[in-house]
Amino acid sequence: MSNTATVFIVDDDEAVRNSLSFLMQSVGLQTESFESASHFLDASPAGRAGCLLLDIRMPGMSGLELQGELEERDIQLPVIFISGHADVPMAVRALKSGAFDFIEKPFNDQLLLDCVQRAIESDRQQRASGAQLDEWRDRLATLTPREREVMELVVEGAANKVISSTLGVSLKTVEAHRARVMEKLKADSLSHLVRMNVLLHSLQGEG
Amino acid sequence: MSNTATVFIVDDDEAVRNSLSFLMQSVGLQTESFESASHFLDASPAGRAGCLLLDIRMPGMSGLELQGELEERDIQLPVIFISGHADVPMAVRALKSGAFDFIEKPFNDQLLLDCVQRAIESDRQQRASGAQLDEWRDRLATLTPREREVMELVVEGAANKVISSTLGVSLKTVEAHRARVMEKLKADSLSHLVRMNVLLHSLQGEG
DNA sequence: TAACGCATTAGGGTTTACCCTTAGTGGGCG
DNA sequence: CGCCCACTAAGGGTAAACCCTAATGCGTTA
Repeated sequence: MSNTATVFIVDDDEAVRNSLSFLMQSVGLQTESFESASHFLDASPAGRAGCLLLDIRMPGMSGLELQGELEERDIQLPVIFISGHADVPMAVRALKSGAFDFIEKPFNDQLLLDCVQRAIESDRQQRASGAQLDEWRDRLATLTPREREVMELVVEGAANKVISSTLGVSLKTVEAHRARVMEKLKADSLSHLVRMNVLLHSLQGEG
Repeated sequence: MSNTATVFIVDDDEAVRNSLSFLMQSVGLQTESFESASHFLDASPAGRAGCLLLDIRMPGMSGLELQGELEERDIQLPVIFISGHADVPMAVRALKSGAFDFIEKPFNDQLLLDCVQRAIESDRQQRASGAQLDEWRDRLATLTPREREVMELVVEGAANKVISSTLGVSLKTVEAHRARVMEKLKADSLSHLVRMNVLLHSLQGEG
C-alpha cells in the first residue's frame, strides 16, 4: 500500500501544475499532477494518503463537482481549493461541502505549504483512527445475527438474565453468545466493548 | 429561562435591521436587534436559543471579531454572516471559524429564511445534547478525587482487584468507592458509566 | 450424504461484582 | 471540642459473570 503522503494536483493549466508541483517538491513532498478531474478519478486515488490541490474552474468537471464525486465514492482526501477567479458563493459552497481550505491566486507560497502540511497531517490522523474503526467493523461483521443481538443488549447495559428473557432463550445460551462476542471482537473487558460500539455508532451517524 | 428561539440581528444600518426583523417576523420568528457588536454582547445572550444574523463589516467590533468573542465566551449560537461587500478571504475565515453560513447581499428572502430555520434547528439539537452533557459534568464534579481516580480505572476496564493493587488500597475500599461512583453519577450499569465518559471525553477533546 | 457452521441448551466450578452493616482515622469548621 | 466528610477497611451474604466441557437439532454446502 502506498502510504506515503502525496500531493495530488488537478488543474487544467500545465504551467500552474508545474509551478505547484515544483513548489511542493521543494520541501520534499511527493506530487502527482492531473490535467482534469476525470483523469484524476481514472487514476483511482482511493486509499492514497495526502491531500488534493484542486482548481475550482476547469473545462469538463469542475472542482466542486469533483469534490462531490469524491464524497460520493467515499474517497476521503483533504481538498484545498485554489482559484484565481472565485466568488464568495463558490468559496462558501466549497467549505460547507467540507473543503479543507480555499485559497485565492495569487497565493503566498509559504502559506500554501503550511496549509498543505496541515492537510496532510489531518489526513494522517483521519486515516489512523479510520483504520481502527475499519478493524472494529471487520470484527463486527464476523458476528452471527444472534451474537450481534446479544451484543447490543449487553452494550445497552442489560444483565444476562434480562437478555435471556428478552430474547426468550436460556441464561446459559446468553452466556455462550456473550463469550463468543467478546472473543470475536477481541474485547478484553465490558468497557472495551462499550467503547467500541459508542465510537462506531457516533461516527456512523456523522458520516 | 427564555428557551424560545430568537433571531438576533446585529447590523449598524438601521434600515437593514428593520428589514431583516420584518422578514423574520413575517414567518413568526421572534427577533432582537442590535446596532453594534458591543451592544449585543452587553445584552448577555448567553444561554439564549436561536441564531445570529451578523453583518461582517461594522464600525467598532467587526462581525468576525464578534464571532471570535462569542467563541471565547463559550456562547454557542449559530452565526449567519450577511454582507454586501465581502471578499473570498473573509468568507473563508468566517466559515473556518465555524460560521453556520455566509450570505451575500442582495439575498433571496426565502433562502435566508430557510437558512435561519436550519440554524435554529441546529441550535436546538446542540442544546438538547449539551444539556445532557452538562448534567453529567455536574455529577462528575461531585466525585471526590479518590472516587474519580477509581472511576477512571473502572472505565478503562480494570477489575477491582487490579484497581486495588494499582492504588495500593484494599479490595473493600475499591468496592466502596466504586459503589459511591455509580450512585453519585446515577449510572445504572457499567455500560452506562462507560458511555457517559466516552461522550464527555470525545466532546472535551473537540471543544 | 456427510461435514460444517450456527443456535441452542446444560452442568460444575471459579471469580467477580454488588449489597448491607460497621468502624477506625485524619482534616476542616462552627 | 464536637461534627461532617473523605478515605480506609472488614465480614458476610447474594447475585452475576466467566471458564471449560459437552451435547442436540437444523439448515447449507462441499
